[in-house]
Amino acid sequence: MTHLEATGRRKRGRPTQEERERRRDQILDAAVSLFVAKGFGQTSIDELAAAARVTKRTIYTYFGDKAEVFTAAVERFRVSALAQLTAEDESLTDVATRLVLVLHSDEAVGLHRLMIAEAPQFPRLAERFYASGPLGYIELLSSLLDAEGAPPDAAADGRAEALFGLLLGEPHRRRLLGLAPAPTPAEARRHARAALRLVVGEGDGAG
Amino acid sequence: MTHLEATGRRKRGRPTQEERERRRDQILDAAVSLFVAKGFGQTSIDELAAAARVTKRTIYTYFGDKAEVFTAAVERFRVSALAQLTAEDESLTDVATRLVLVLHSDEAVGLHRLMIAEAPQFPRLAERFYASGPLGYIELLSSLLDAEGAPPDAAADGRAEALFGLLLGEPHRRRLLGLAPAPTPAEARRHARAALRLVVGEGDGAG
DNA sequence: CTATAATGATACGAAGTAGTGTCATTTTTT
DNA sequence: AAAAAATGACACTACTTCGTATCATTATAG
Repeated sequence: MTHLEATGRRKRGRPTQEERERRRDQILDAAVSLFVAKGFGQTSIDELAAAARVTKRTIYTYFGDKAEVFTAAVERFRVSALAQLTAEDESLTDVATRLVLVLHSDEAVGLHRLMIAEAPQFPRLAERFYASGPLGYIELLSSLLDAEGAPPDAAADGRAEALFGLLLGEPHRRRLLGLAPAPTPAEARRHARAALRLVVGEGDGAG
Repeated sequence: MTHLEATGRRKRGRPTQEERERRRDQILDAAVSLFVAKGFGQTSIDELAAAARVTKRTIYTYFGDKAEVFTAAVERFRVSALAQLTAEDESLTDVATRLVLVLHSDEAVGLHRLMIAEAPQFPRLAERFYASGPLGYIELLSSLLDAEGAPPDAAADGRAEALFGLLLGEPHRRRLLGLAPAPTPAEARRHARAALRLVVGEGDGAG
């Protein structure tokens, strides 16, 4: 609608509320991409500005700080992943498969790696990340396991945690180290079923 | 033996072979400590020199490069951990418990985190790290599981990998994110037994 | 219409850092 | 005894980077 949209020239002037949000996302998109590719410390604000097609000045008006760009990027991913999680209602196998796929995606692995790398610098963010990431998924699995009518083990509390650990497992570690590509849907499903077999036993025909 | 050893003054002059090794270790000790505490990028050579009680010049004669200091530190840990691994002969429960303890130690977790953080910059090192770290442990577990006379599952190949993943599990992830202290020996043992129970079944009285 | 917020462009300051050069000094090596 | 190797001390260069300042320009808000 703005009369310069078709041209390559970028307009300057007071932006509308919607444009501000778009621009914010634009900056964070570039930030995630660069941080994941090169790391937080190795990414300069100038690079980020160039990648986001924005000037450095703009970044500092949106985020006061380089660290704040980082926390904002992680926070955005965090809340979006949480929202995506809580609005689901499938079978256990399906949920497990989807979890494997999502958690091994480039974005999730990249941010996970980033969070591990920068955890000493951002301890509070690391806490939030873990609480609404892994912990949230474990709680979901736990409720699903209860609903599935699991045998009343003495160590029933740790089963969801073990299941989550199995769903990630070594493939996820290899991904964190950059040693493997993301799994295909078929591989993810196979992996999920193997993990479930180990935790809930042989019979789970809900696939 | 050197005639200035008692005084605080450090000598200068051509060092003996043994002294060179000691000094090299001294530098790498400081490097590991600093890298783990502050990260690779956030540690300057000057800091490292001060911490190792050595001048910057010396660091550059031993290692030509800052990156080479990093690879040397990881390599030293890598081979020492591998040597420590291959010279053992215990019961499955004992090995699992020791694995839990070792892999959750400050040094192991710190280097693991460091390796994840810098993997994009040092891909070949990451490969070696994984091959002689996790992969080595998995092979060890696999041979022990075979010796233990495991049921001839169709998915017998993945059991050692699953066991290893369970031995680390969420506690290890929390450690990577700086959210938990190292486990006590009792906790490690309990964790190891729970993991074994899940993988090899109920009966494992070898504790 | 008027005031205002935001941006592009660009330069700049301050600080930190990797890596090198120099040189005297001391100890090992031969 | 003489040569060589290595170190401490320290300055120094070249470069990068964060964050700020300036200022004209333009579109939105009221």
